[in-house]
Amino acid sequence: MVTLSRKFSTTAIPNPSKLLQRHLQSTTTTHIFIPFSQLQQRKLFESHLISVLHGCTHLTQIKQVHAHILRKGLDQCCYVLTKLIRMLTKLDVPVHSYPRLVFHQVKYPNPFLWTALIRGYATQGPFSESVVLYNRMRSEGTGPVSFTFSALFKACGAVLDVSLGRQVHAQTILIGGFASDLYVGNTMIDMYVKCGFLECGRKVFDEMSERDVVSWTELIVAYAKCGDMDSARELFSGLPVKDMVAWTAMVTGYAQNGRPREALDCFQRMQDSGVKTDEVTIVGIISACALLGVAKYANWVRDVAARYGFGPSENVVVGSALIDMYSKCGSVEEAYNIFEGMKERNVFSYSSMIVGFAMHGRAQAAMQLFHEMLKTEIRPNKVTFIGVLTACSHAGLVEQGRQLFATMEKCFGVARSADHYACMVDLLGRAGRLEDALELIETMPMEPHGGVWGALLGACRIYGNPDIAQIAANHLFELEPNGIGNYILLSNIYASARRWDDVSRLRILMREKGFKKNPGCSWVESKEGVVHEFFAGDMNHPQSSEIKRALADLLDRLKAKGYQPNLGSVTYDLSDDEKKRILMNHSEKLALAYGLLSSDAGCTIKIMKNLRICEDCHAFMCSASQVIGREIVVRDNMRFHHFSDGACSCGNFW
DNA sequence: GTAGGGTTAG
Repeated sequence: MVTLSRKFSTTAIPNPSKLLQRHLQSTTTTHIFIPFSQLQQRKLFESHLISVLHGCTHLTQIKQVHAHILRKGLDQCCYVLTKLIRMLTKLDVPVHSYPRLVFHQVKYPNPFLWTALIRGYATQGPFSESVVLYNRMRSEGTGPVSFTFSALFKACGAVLDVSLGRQVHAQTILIGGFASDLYVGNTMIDMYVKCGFLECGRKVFDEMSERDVVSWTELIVAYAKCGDMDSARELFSGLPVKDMVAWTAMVTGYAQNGRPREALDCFQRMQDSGVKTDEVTIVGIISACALLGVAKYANWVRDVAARYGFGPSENVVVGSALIDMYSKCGSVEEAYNIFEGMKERNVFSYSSMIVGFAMHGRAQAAMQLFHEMLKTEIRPNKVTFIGVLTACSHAGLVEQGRQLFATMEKCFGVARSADHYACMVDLLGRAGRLEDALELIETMPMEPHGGVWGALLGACRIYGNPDIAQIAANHLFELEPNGIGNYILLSNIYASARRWDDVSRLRILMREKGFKKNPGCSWVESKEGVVHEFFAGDMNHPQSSEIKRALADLLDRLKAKGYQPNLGSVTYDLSDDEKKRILMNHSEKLALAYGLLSSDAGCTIKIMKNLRICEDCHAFMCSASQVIGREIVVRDNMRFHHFSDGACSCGNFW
């Protein structure tokens, strides 16, 4: 662990006369005896060099300016050399090479030159070197400036070392009151927040004598990141001057916390207040629309982005967000159009597209794109592998999935996480290899999380295995004590196995815990773009009698084609007639009937649902797609099902 | 010198 030198923790003030002497030497070594008028000229020349350096975009340019600096005898001029080092590190020249060399050629570096180097390490790492340099700077009698502390906080934030951060904090107070400096305060807030000590960041904020919009925004983002949008909103409302970045932080915060309507409201207010919009704001509202999953909003936001000049071909981040949004709004084709039209692609664009294909059951397309990606210089990351493993899983490609899982670390340098194990459990489980899946969990090198056991429980539902289900569920009850879905899933598995005693035992347990079943809800967009919502057994819709009639007609036609209600999907021990009635009242069937009434012939009917689609509704949709000759897309809480011509894209695995 | 962005499995 790196610490600040102990001897500076209390008595840190160096000998001033020595410091002054060094300072004079270091800033004016080459022209200390130059007459005043020439000195003025020299200063002008130095300023000129600074602006030239500022405009440099390539290393070769900087080298030319450096050669010029040396020719003019400014090899000891800290002012110019500081800028030189800053530009070098800005261009990602490794700080240990050229910048460090420049630094070592100066006999008496001033605090700014030291800080340029410290900052270089704070940006590139190794971060501990920043502290080592700081200690050396102090031991050589040079006092810090406010920039020095900003750089040190940056380094502490990068290594998430709050104890070191606290030592630096103490130094800002001990040495000349740096703690009251605005920038020092801001970087300190950032450091505490990055290290996960939000309250400490808040305390710094509360105690700052001067704050600016950056201080506020840092905290707003921190609250949003930990899901506390109420505190974020409260701070934001007290922010005197709200700029584009602060507004965007709010919009994005709502989107990241799954509150799309508030994100869009916030965007509206942002526009009303006359603040500009840039591509970052656009990305925020795109993710909000992805959460809504409604085509109308998807097209609206795409137009907004285009109006501001941030289309998918101009900006790779906007493009990747649009790919994700269209996938989540049910249009994987549109997502692929975006992908194809992008000038620049990166691992996000590829991964979003691969995940999109996987979500829609297009396993072959996902695998093909993965192999196309491998031909480029873009390397897959952990999310890419989640995408391809999920694709394999949904298509039953067990061997391909196992191969990828086996080689991801060795061949692609992507470490296997618990999430990847969850994908493998899902893969084996869906293929019916429940024991293999259980064995894989038992040999995991890390603790299995809820996703891993959840995948096994899901597989037990497909294959009706209440015994392994019980093992998985027991782990889940411990890991996710408030996860009502796990109780319901286990109860359904028991019900399918007609173990009614276990069903009622669980039901009592759930009642004791105060759980209430989340009501099933589906929604469908009418051709006017209005979203209609249906709950199970819901007869509140103005056209409810027409809906009921349409559903009864459809049922008759399906029965004629051989559809039989799947009574096992009802988890109550009721009469068969009662079960049939309950099944016909499932919200997605009501939504389908309304979709039929309210859309043009030939159009795809898109339904969204808050829970997982049940087996009976799945079979119903399959059959309906054939009888009515139309594609039906259902997005449940897990994935997309494309029903067409009597079959589903999920291949009956979900 | 400081603040806001895209992909994640049951």
